[in-house]
Amino acid sequence: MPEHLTLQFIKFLRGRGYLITRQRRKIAETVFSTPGHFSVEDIHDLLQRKKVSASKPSIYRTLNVLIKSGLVVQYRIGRRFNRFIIVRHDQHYDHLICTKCGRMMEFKNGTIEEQWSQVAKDHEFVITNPRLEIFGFCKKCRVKWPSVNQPAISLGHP
Amino acid sequence: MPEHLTLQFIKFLRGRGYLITRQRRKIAETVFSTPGHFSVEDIHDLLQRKKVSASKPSIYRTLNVLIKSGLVVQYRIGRRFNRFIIVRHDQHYDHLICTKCGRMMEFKNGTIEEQWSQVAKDHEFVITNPRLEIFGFCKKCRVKWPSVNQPAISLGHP
DNA sequence: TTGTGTGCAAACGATTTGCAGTACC
DNA sequence: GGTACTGCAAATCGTTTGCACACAA
Repeated sequence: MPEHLTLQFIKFLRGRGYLITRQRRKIAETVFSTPGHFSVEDIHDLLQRKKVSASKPSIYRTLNVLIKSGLVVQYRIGRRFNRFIIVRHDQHYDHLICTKCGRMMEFKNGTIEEQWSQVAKDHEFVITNPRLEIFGFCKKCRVKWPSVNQPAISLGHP
Repeated sequence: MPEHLTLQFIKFLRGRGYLITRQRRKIAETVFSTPGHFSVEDIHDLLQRKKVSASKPSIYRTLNVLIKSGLVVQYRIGRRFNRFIIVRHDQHYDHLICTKCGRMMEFKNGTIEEQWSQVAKDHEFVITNPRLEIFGFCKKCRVKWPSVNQPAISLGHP
C-alpha cells in the first residue's frame, strides 16, 4: 500500500519531467509509510534513523512536489504546527482536528458534502481539495480549555 | 458600530485587569474600522498614515488580547498570509476563502451547521469557533490556478 | 508610587535561496 | 554531456522577547 503510493509518485515525476532521485524516492517511501500526520522534522528524523541522508531543504522541496502531485495535503494549525497528511484516493474522510494536541479523527457526512458543493457552485468557487476539517478541542484536551467561546487559535499559540 | 466594538474591548480590558493604554485604544479603533480581513502590516500602515505611533510588537501583543477577548479571529492561509477578521456577535456568517488572493465571501447554510454540531457531539469534540471556511479559488483566480492542491474546507480554522 | 505596557533592537525558528558540486537520463 | 537536483550555509521574514524607560491607575 505505501509502495503503491510511492510508485504513483514516481509516475507523476516521470510524467512531469522531474528527475527520479534517490532522495525523492526515499522521502516518498518514508512519507507513505507514516500513519497519520507528520511534520518536516518527523520525516527528517525518520530518515536519519534509517541512515539515509536527505537534507531538510530537500525534504521541503520534495514535499512541495508531493503536494503538487495531489498525494499529500498540508495543514497549518497555529504558528508552529505545520503538518502534512497523505491523501487517500480510494475513499476520503473528513476530520476533526484538535488544535491543542494535533489529533485527527475521521468521519464522513454526505449531507454536508452535498451542501458545500452547492454553496461553491452558487458562488462560482472552485474547492481545491474537497475535505472538511473541524477544528477544536478533543475529548482529552477540552478539560483544560473549558471556555468554549475561546477562539481556536491565538497569536503565540501554545 | 466600530465604536461599539472598541468600547466592548475596553470593557474587556478593564474586567481582566489590563491597562487601557493609548496604543491599545488606537489599535482597536483601527481594527474595528477595517472592513473585511486585515494583517498586522495593514494595521501598522493605517496607524502610520494617521500619524499615530504604535510599534509592531505592540500590535502583535494587542491582537493577542483582541483574540482573547473573542472579538477578533485569526486565519492562516499558507505561510505568509496571516489574516485577522472581526467577529460579529449579532449574526455570524460562513466564508468562502480564496487561497490565492485572500478574498472572502460570506454565506449561510443551516443544514451544514446542524450536521457539524451533530458530528462534534458524536465525537465529544468542542468546536472552538463555530464558523465554516471553505478554501479554494474564487471566480477571478480559478483561471490561473487550475490544479493546485490545498486544504479546502475547515470549521473554525486557525 | 507601582507595576504593566511600550518600543527598540536583537533573537528566533521555520522555510527559502544562492551556489558549487553531484547525479540522473 | 547537459541539465536538474542536492546539500551546505547564509538569507529571509514574520513573529517573539529582553530590557530600559514610559505611563496608566
